[in-house]
Amino acid sequence: MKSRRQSCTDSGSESSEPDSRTPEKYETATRRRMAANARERKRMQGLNTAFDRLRKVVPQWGQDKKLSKYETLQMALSYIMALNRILTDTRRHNGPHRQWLDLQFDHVQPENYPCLMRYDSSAGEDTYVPPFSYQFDGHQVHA
DNA sequence: TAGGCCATCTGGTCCT
DNA sequence: AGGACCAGATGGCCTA
Repeated sequence: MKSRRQSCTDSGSESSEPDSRTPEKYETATRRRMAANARERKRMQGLNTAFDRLRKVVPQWGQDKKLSKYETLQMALSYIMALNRILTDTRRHNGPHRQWLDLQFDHVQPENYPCLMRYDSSAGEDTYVPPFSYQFDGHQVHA
């Protein structure tokens, strides 16, 4: 693990201004700060693990350089929208795989994914309303 | 060398 | 009170 910066609390060095607290209180505060720093490091490591897992399932053009966090999120968004469009388009047409797709859809009910799916009842029960539009690579995309 | 990306620290806020 | 989460600040590493 890289240690980018040594904090006053982690290094144990003194602050420039004198501390009026008692040594006991100062020690308690220092211990709490160090514990909070450790928790924050662990939390960010968990977040980075999640980003790595996301990178593995998201398309990556060119394996030379790994996607940044921002790029990973944008790519995941585009990927989900693209897959969603494929599913909805295929559903709309009676293709040879329609029956198979319907079976798969039985496991993907909108009520299970309220954050991703939104249907406008006023526009008909099957009308998918994009929850948002977004930009990627400078292009405005309406999902 | 400048700019992008990242890890870490830190203080504030909210929640249990 | 203490933990989780967040955003700002800071500084290191890497690449064009």
